[in-house]
Amino acid sequence: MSTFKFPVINPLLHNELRLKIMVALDSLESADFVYLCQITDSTRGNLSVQITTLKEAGYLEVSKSGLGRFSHTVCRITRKGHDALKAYEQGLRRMFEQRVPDKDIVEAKKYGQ
Amino acid sequence: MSTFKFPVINPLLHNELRLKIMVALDSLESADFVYLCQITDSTRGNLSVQITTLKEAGYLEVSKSGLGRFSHTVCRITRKGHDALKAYEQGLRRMFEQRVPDKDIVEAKKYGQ
DNA sequence: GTATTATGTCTAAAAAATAAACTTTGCGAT
DNA sequence: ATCGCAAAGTTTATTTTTTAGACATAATAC
Repeated sequence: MSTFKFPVINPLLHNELRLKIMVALDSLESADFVYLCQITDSTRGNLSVQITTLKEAGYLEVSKSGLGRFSHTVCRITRKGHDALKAYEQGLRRMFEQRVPDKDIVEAKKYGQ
Repeated sequence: MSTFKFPVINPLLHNELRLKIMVALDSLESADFVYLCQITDSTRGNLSVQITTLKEAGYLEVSKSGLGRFSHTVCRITRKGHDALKAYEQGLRRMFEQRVPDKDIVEAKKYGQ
């Protein structure tokens, strides 16, 4: 039997907006909601949902102050988030370098030795 | 105004199964349905749908012979598909290298010269 | 004090992913 | 020969995810 396997892809990071958020925060001390909205070119609704998703995964630390017009939300990446991002990056790099074995080879292994 | 932009991510390729199919076919002359099903570790239903999606995008060439038990489906990547895959790879590489400008800098640009 | 605007959240609609049920037909046992 | 089983795909229905638009809140301008 073949031992071939594709790299594992973290589904939480395999989403355009969530990836942008993480990449941005990984290169900045912190960023607020409004700025993230600008640079990711997303709607506020979508951004809000994805920040919550990432926070619940433990990838982000979110601090909110105020309410209404004066509210301010600041995000920061966590160690866990940073590590997950690096692992995701490595997984994709390996994916792109992947050389998939020929069917013959796999089948040979299947019955072979 | 800031000129900062994240790379564009091709949504057709930004899906785990479709990406696996493309990576596999990019490193093989061709592969049949059954083999793709094995190496991608997917269900036949999902694989069928995604192959059709990629074919309709012009990324794959699919030849089918027979019907029922004796049917045989062989896939091959097209030039267009190969190019799209490389572009996707480059986009992601740039994404990971991305250094997002500070808000201050962006705002400075916003009003600055 | 009323209107307006900025910052977020909630929720409903659209899109996508996935798997389960179905179809077709060759092959083997009886 | 025929009955049932299995293999190869496809279709469709369900679930999940993504997305955006309506809503809420409160500060500021008038």
